[in-house]
Amino acid sequence: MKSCKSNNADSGLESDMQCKSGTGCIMKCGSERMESAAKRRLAANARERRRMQGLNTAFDRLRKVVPQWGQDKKLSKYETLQMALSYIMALTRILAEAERYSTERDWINLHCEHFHQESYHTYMGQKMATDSDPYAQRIFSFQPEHFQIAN
DNA sequence: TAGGCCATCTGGTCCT
DNA sequence: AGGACCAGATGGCCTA
Repeated sequence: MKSCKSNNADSGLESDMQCKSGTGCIMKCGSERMESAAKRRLAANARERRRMQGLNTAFDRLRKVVPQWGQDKKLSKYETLQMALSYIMALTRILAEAERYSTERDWINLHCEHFHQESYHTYMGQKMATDSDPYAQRIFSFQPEHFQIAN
């Protein structure tokens, strides 16, 4: 994978080199400097790799809590962010709506009417048959468009 | 084979 | 000075 760019990590370093060891040390000091620059570059690469791995771990954790219908293909990073945005907005709407109703029961009745014992089982039976259904349809009465990727 | 997505390298900038 | 963060470049892998 790797970039085929030439390694110029040491570029610009020679000019500021002040060698105090007299003639013959230029090559030695130069190569030492190059060596040290190369080491620093490698260390920086490793840090960057770890940083990106941490970022990817965070993306994986985000993917786990964000709705994702169809488990066959994981969301890309961009899609994950857009989905998280939509999801948060949808949850915010739910909270705002809940505040409009005086009691929790009123709110639950509003959203969960179709979750009566019988229809619930029928519903779940149907849903289990098709795993491509939006996660959103399983919670309360939200429609898929509420979780479409935001633009 | 083109396009999307990703990992990695790299140099620049900012911060501590 | 060294580390963190960022964006650009590049090449590999996968899918339509």
